[in-house]
Amino acid sequence: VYSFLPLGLRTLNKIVGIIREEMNAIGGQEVSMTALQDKKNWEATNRWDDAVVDIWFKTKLKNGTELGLGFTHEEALTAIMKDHIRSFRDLPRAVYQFQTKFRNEERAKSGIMRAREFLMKDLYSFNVDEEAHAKFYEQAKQAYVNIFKRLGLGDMTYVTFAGGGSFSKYSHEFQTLTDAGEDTIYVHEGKKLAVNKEVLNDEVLADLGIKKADLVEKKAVEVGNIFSLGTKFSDALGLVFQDALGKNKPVIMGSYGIGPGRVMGTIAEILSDEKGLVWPEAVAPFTVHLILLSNKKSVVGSEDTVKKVADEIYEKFLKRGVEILYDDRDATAGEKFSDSDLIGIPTRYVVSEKTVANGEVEMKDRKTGKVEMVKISDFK
RNA sequence: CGGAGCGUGGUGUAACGGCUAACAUGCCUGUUUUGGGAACAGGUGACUCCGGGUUCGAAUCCCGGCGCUCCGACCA
Repeated sequence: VYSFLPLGLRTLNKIVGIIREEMNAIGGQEVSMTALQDKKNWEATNRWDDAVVDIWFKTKLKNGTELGLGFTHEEALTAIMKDHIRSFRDLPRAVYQFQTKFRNEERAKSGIMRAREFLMKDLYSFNVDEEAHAKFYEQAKQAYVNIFKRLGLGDMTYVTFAGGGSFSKYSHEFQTLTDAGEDTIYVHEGKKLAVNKEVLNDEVLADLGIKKADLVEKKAVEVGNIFSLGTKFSDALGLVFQDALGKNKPVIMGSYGIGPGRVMGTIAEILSDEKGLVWPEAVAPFTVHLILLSNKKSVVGSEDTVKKVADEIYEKFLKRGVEILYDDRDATAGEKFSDSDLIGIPTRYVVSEKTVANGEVEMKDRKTGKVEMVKISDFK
């Protein structure tokens, strides 16, 4: 398990923010459910037994009542929705949350990419029939494509056909190419899609209209997964609605997950270089890293003009609402540069005696290393 | 679940069964220094994971426990 420290938490929250925007854009409503799970609901779907689900963390109340720490929330939300869905007029619904999941994996690995406690965005859809569900499923798939594009992973992330479990023929995984991943997928560059090794067979190839010869084997990490659930949960828990003719019908459901922590690990894995992290601006903990190199010790109240210039630039960025990290430590230039590279904030500004003498500030791009001089008077 | 390895100052490591457990780094004081992880000097910091055993003597060997890492299997 991992603790997120200040810089890492900012990045995690950026990722959460992007996912939230895209979920809201397809009509998602955010909720927050409890991690403590009621045994009754899970017995109804036959997922309480440790022999069936072997990743449960279970615990007990003082009075002996058994509880589980949720590893997903289909049961919990379906139970809630029974109070809110009566009629076809109550549909469709799409409900999501960012919530801590617990999975007692026999072997956690790869740092934050696979931990026993992790944050997950899980959205669940509720529709009147398969047709309405299929339409929403496509919207959700597109939202996922948008998310990974905004996160800077668009080019190396593939919609991947995977097993649908007992619910449907296929599910769709979003697989990002990296040797740090645990999955093996077969990529079809021309169609910009992939097939998980687990389901690669002649039938799948025929369904997708592709030839095996056009596929290339790659290592990848599963950053998202969307499922059609059919009526498995609504049948088991009795989530029904009355249609226009007054007839009871089970709600058609889907579930859609993304692990923000795993996404964060994937971005770090793919975009870093030998000097450290290289965050895309969309998820960087700060947009700007301002470094003060002063020849004098930064004593409060000193007449250090270089520091004054840096302080003013800092204030100006703050006023404009730019997220800026100001390194005014009394450390050597080399140490500050190294730390800056390591942290990976997209743009670095350096204010020093040398630059101030020319009325300038140095601007350096973390990703390209490109350096430009900017007039101090240009800072608004 | 199968296999392998490891627990020593805050961190990373070293130490044949034998001297006061060493080195680097960090941290603290002072001087000095400031465009790519500075220099010098002084200082701080460890019941060697826990319990037992063998031995004149254990960080080191043996047994048990706890914890961690890695490989594989598993991962609706």
